[in-house]
Amino acid sequence: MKRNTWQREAVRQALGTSEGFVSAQALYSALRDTGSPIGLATVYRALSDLAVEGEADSLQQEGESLYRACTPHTHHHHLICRNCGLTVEIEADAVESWAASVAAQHGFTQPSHVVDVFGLCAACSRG
Amino acid sequence: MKRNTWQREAVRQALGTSEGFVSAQALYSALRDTGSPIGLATVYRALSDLAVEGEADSLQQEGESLYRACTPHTHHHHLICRNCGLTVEIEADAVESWAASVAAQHGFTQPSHVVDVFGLCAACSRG
DNA sequence: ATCGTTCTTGATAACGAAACTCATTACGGT
DNA sequence: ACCGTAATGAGTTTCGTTATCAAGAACGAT
Repeated sequence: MKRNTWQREAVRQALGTSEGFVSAQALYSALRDTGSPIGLATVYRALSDLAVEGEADSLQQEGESLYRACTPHTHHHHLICRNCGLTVEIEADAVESWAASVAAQHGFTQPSHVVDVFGLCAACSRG
Repeated sequence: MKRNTWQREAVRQALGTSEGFVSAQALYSALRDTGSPIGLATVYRALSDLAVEGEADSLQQEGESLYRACTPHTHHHHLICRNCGLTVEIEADAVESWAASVAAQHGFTQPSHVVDVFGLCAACSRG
């Protein structure tokens, strides 16, 4: 059975108010800074659960997992600023079908894919 | 100045004879199994260098870096078997231009991207 | 070939992210 | 309110990777 605890809700909220992707440890620090007595392991567990349930996106960068709140249960990709972490959700229907067909061409089944675009956002480009 | 040592060459060769992506530690074990007295730190450094120079691709999976030899200095992507690690290099001109245009549409400059397709290869699909 | 400089190596320590442990807490159905 | 059980969290452990630094090796000059 899945239970609703204030800790999970705190993680959900903290994630929702964060700009761009954040690490589990950063989110943990942010929560502790607000006075929350939440534990680090709980933040890891909550983020992992949210990612599995589709309420958060995760990506691996430099050996750590980063998370970001997203529209639940929709498949999409991200355009991420290398400098400030600004993230834009993008749709990529063309890429979806391309990935599926490439996999099929080589006899691969159960295809999934990782597609992320990095760059410098308009603001950081000016800086 | 960059120097040529037998250790770097050993890593290059070991990477070249490996199928699919391998971890630094796996490559280190393979080298030690052949009797080479190479050090772990050296394998990490050599792989990192090869990746920077474009002689190897790297990707992050489950918190560890995996490497694979590839045609030098060409940009391409991979179709990777989740089960056995078999890797196929794929070209994706359509994706290249798509990534560039999406970035431009949102005011992003200096775009780069991560595109990898995972699945089960024909052999593993039968299993 | 020898020297001297400077880069590379490698055993080990240090580091950080994440998983695990398990006694305690507290959610939710009754 | 009670109880079974999932969730919590402080501490510990694991694991991949990087830093340290003395000893060794490669390259250019002689």
